[in-house]
Amino acid sequence: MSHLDKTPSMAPKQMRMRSPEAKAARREVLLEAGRKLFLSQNYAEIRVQDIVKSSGLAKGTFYLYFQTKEALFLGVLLAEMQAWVLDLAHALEQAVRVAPKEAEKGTLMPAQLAQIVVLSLSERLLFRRLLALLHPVIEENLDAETALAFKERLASLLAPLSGQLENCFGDFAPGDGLRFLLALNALAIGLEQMSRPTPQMEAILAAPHLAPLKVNFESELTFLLTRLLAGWNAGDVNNG
Amino acid sequence: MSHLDKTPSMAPKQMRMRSPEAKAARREVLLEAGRKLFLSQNYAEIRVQDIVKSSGLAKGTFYLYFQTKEALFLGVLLAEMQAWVLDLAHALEQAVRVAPKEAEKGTLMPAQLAQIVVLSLSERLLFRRLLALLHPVIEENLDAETALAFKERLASLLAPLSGQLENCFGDFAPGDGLRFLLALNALAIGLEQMSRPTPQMEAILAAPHLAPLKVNFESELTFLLTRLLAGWNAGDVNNG
Amino acid sequence: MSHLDKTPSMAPKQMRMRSPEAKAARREVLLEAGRKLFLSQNYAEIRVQDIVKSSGLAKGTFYLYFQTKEALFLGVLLAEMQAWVLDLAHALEQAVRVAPKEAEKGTLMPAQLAQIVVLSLSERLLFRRLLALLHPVIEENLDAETALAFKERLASLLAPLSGQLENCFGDFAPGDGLRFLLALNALAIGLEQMSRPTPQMEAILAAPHLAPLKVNFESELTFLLTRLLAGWNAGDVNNG
Amino acid sequence: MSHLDKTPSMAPKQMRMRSPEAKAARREVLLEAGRKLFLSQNYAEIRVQDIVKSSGLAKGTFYLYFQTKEALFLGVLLAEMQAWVLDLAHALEQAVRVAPKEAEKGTLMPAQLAQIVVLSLSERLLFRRLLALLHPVIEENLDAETALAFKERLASLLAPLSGQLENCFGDFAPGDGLRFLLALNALAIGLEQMSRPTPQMEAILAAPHLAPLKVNFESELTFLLTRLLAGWNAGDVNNG
DNA sequence: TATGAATGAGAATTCATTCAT
DNA sequence: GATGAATGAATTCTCATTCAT
Repeated sequence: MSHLDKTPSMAPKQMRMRSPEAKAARREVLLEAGRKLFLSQNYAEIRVQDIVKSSGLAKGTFYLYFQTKEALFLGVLLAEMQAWVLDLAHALEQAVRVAPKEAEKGTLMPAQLAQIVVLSLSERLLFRRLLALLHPVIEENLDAETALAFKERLASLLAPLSGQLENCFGDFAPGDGLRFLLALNALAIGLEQMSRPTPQMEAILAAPHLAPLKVNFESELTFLLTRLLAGWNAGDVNNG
Repeated sequence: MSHLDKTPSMAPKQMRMRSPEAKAARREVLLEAGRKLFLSQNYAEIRVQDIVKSSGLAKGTFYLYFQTKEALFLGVLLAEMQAWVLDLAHALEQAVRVAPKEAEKGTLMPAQLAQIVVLSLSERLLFRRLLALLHPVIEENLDAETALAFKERLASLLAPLSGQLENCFGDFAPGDGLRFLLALNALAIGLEQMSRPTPQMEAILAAPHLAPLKVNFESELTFLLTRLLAGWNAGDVNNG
Repeated sequence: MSHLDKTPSMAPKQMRMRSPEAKAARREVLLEAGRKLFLSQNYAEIRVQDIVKSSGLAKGTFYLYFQTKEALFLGVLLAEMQAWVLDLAHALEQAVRVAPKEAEKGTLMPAQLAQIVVLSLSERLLFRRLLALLHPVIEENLDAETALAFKERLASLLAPLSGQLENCFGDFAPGDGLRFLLALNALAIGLEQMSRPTPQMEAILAAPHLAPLKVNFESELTFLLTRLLAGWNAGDVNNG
Repeated sequence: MSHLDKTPSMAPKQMRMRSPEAKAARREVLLEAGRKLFLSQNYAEIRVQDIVKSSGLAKGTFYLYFQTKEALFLGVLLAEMQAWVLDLAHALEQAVRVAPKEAEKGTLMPAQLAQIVVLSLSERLLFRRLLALLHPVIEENLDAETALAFKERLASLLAPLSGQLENCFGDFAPGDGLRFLLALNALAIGLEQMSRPTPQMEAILAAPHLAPLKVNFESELTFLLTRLLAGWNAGDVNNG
């Protein structure tokens, strides 16, 4: 009779999460499941069903912790971003501490700053892929409250980093830190997409005459950030 | 069986397009319908059904001219890109002709080149949106042959433009024209996504404290391209 | 995206079947709907949509209970077969009890056995039609596990009946019971197809000169089984 | 441009078939294409498009020679049947000529007749598969005229063979030849289906405990025909 | 006659989300 | 809080047949 009928059997009920800590822990379990799944599949291939299965929870429980599937991945993105911001802030601090001799006000050269930034992103594949999904997919399906909370969180995360950047790089005026971060976001999104072809495209781009269309995320981002920073104040010169 | 109890409909049958020209014309009708629809909806919302309805053709006829929905939009993108390349090439030619006094070999300043490029994109909203869709959506669903043909077409379209750019901008070495175009692609993709929020996001970003997260495609691209070009050869200096 | 602008319908939601009994009952509701529909239409004409509509359930609910449309009809077939096996076993038992004088070990004559078998099938039109569909249609679209479960179920259903047949008919050696059942299956499939012409064919076969091509399921099966049983051990004679 | 558009190119026009011979030849080309395709695929997988492609003709041309796809396969079946009838008639003639000593009126034993019949079918796989398709598929989609023509042709093909059978087998009374052929048809249809499992089913039936459910067409048909013929007149005895 | 462009019905299945238990 | 059964919208592409050329 086993497979002639499909009816699923009962699963053991999970403990009730009463304390805030316990709830946060369960939320983290779901985030981690989403993270894990996203490492081996496309976003569109991941089903809520898979996430809960991988978490050992029930479908309904998912919606006790996240409003939608997108809200979960927004959570993953936020955590990744926070980690990245921390990383980058730390790396910047280190770099400035090491290099204060070059200038009175500890300042980095374009290539140095670019390198630090690229390094902070180079191992964060999950973050980059999620970033490229943020606008076209994730933000598409968010309730107003979650969206607002996200943007505020984002702003509060980027503000100190922006300030730090402005201190690290001599050509940055107030506001330029954030502007740089937004440019970085744009470049990361675009380069991430361009540098991650489908297997089919990869095969096609292997042909010598098409190879120039291939893009390497790290090297290209390094190149572009370096130039961008080097010319950061050039506009004034040309316009003036 | 299903095919057999079919009652012929009363809808007016369309003309048979037998000559290559007539077929190309009909293909163009479908492309145009896709273009029109894409102007007022998201890609995901557009159904093949809508395209054929808008063309006055039958569903099956669509598949006589395109393998998939994605193939049609690839066609639209290609046409848009061709038009853009022509535009830009022409604008560059004009600009160089006007500005030959500055240098023997007519050369543009970073801000000039940036402005020309941004101008060529600023009215091409369709092109920009399609570009942002190319990697995550369109290329995802293409057969190998179409994908190859597309990339080759792309390469052949970009090659002369790359050369022209190398002639227009003094700091460009051989190969830099294409590199610049790929960077432009990355920036355009990223900025396009960031600058086109959902209505909901738009409302949220209207709050003063979140306004800095807003991005304007043209002004930001102008800013970034100008700096990028200004610093184009900076890397060598810093690394040397 | 499509999933998100979904407006909940006003249709009455069905009760949640949480206990195994309740689930089995709902499964039976779907089986019964399939049965009913199959009585008045061809298999190919039946849509899952019709089955759920007739059950008052939603489309997705169907797939909670059956993997595919074929799996449902396999379930119907299995139930029919079980009922038939029971019927036949019972009829054989009755017949043997009545006729013990003829032989010490109660044994049936070919015509008697044939008649009992044909009788058991004669009112089971649904079963016969499904049997004729099993190989060309139903088994075509089954996952491996369901297929295996089905065959094992089949084997376990036929084994005791085979044994009983071997006891009922003097000429049957061990193994002949199953062999007879498989022959019966072949004959039933073939005769069922031949005896159920389309209305068009029926009209054509009404012509006197074509009438001999008409086949009556019961009479022909009776005739053939009787002869087959009568000659069951003949092979040995001829070969010997 | 090659694969970015799908538009097919012109093919050279075929010669017009004016003479009846030429038309018959083209008809035969189509039949042969259908035959060839059917050898390597399921009926349902064969598209008219494939048949014409394999014939080097255009789609429309197909419908100049056959009313429907089914009509073509009916044609194939008819040709196969004619060949089979010829084969069998010839084999019977041979057998009777060789064996006249046994009986005054040259007569075959059940096992002999069975063997001859099975032999005539054993290499005719195409014929057997088509036979099993005749009722459920082919006859389903025939216009009245074609259906009538088919049945008359069938009757005229079987009539002489029936007579011949009645002469070859002592127990056959007038009418029994056709009756036997119809029984043979039923058995062939059923056994053909049962003996040709899907690859999946084949794997499943490889398990020792399920092996008894496997059926071998030739051996089983031989067994059954032999017994059937041996008991052919038994009914009278039992009923009398 | 031959061609091949045009037609359009047709249906199974998935899966995010809800909500009765 | 947790569960998982129920919901139902949503959409591509195929392919036999027709018929204008």
